[in-house]
Amino acid sequence: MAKGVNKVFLLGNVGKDPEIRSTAGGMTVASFSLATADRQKDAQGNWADKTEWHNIVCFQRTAEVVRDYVKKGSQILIEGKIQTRSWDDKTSGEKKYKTEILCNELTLLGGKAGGESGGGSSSYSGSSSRSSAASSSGGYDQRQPAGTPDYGDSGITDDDIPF
Amino acid sequence: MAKGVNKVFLLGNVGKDPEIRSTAGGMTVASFSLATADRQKDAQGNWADKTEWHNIVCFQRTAEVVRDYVKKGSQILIEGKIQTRSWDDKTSGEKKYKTEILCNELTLLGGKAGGESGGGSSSYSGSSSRSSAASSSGGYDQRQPAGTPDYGDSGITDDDIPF
Amino acid sequence: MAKGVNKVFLLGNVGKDPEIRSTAGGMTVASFSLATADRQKDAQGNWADKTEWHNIVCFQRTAEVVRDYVKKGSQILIEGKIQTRSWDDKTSGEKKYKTEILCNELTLLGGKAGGESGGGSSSYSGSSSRSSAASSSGGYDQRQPAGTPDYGDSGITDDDIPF
Amino acid sequence: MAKGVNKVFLLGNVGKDPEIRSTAGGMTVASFSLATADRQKDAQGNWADKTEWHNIVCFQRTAEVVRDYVKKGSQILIEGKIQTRSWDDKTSGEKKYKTEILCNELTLLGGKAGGESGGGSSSYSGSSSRSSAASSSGGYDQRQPAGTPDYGDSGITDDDIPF
DNA sequence: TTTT
DNA sequence: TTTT
Repeated sequence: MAKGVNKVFLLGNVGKDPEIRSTAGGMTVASFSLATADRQKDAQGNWADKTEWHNIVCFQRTAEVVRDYVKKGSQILIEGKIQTRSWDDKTSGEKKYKTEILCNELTLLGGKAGGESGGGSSSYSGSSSRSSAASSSGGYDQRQPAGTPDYGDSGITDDDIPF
Repeated sequence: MAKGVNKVFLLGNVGKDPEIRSTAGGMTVASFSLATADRQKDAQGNWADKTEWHNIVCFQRTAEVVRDYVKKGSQILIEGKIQTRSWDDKTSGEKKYKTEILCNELTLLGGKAGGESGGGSSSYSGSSSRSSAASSSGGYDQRQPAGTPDYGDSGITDDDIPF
Repeated sequence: MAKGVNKVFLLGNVGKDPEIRSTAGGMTVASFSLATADRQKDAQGNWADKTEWHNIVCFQRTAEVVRDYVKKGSQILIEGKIQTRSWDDKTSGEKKYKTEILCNELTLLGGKAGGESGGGSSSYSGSSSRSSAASSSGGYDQRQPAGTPDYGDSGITDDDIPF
Repeated sequence: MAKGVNKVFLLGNVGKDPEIRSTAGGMTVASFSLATADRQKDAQGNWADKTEWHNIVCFQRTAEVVRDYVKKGSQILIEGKIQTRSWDDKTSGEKKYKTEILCNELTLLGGKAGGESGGGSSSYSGSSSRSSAASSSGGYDQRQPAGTPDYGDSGITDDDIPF
């Protein structure tokens, strides 16, 4: 029995072609950045577009859908949860933080590079219950250049991940 | 006309008494950390509670409600949007990021320190349209040009924030 | 201070061209049906598409956007709230119920007839706070005291509405 | 691959003790009404509380949680999907409609009769993927007095239900 | 880094 | 009554 709610909905466009990799245990992981656009007033009181970038991480079947259908420019709708990982930077010794959206469900919309779905949409959910998309991804690394834990050498396998 | 969707729902407990400050323009700003609990399997395959901490920022009327009713331990439901601010760290020269939830609506639940609401609940929204929580933040510096995020003269530093 | 949460997200396709009318007070009201598709197992255990139809009602500026951009087939994302109206049927004397989604925000997606927005998307919110879509509906009679729901002088009757 | 989104969040109080029953196949089903309160302006322009009632249906494990912990007055948070069933009324021959919320997840809050959870909260999800909570509940009846299909005599068993 |  |  989980307690609490941690739920995110994002509709936007993918910034670059997703990065796909596999864990030692053979699980597919996809990560990409998603831009959500918002109109808001700037300092001068004029309406201006503002883009917010989000780090999205998908696992398993959802990751495979990303691999097969999501490209730079794709318009998608994401449902997921917020997770912030932290680590001590090797060089500076400082605490660093990275906030990511662990994606539970992904719906392809008819964006610029939205793959085969034409003008329609398709939803996928690689896993299920509210908490299940949350991997024990304390050691999961998206694009940290160095000094961070990584599935590859951390001994984490698919068995460590609760879905 | 905004484009895109950036929406967050969080239900959890407040980690410390909120920090309240005013902008130069006189707008009230409240910030606090919120813990959302999730049950998930740990490395040994046992179900374990996992707590995720979120940085919440409220403006205007919602901030005043926080000031008056929200305390350490309060159980609340938040609706808001994700925003990541970045700045170059003065000392290390490194790019730093901080992700916050800009709160549009806040519902007090009957938690430990949930104020006067008894067993019931009360919702507040200090501002209105999807983008307005951010747009009304004219006095809240979202893109700190240099150094560290500015928490004004309230004595708030990054050390006060759990990530 | 409202209490409680009543929030709906729907992504689907519009079944017919929307019906547009004006209240006595001059407020624009738009109503249409929206189909959301879902895959689920049928009685034989095979996956089959299942379509759920929803009655959507928009007010003010959102209604004007519907009038100008939404057509039969349009793919849209709706945020709104559930409302069930009831009345005593004149003929049978029975209590009747109709559940509608009062739309706060509408995002046009790139569906078949999605108007001028091409492959992108645009969001509109005619009103703002959680409760305001309903509260701004001063001219829209939510609790019809007798007879049938009142669609004013627009010629709209229950027969025009699919349930 | 499902298409579309049909998602509902409700926070409110339970109107009466839930009705619990079992299908022929032994699946537990719980149904109850949930009141969500909203402040909105009335015809005179004064703010007034308005209560919206929702028909909630839970299945399997979520239904068992309802049976064990949810009572009249309980404050709960629901995540689910909208479903409207229709049938021809035996007596009048008229088409009738009933809209229900099929609950995927339920979080107990610290309301009046919120069970053992004290000031905290507990979430349960009896089933998982976006579409899975949707049973083939075309024949499901919550409290129809007569003339409606019913699991009991309709030959529907758990095998007919996709989760 | 996306999109209109 | 939509859509793929």
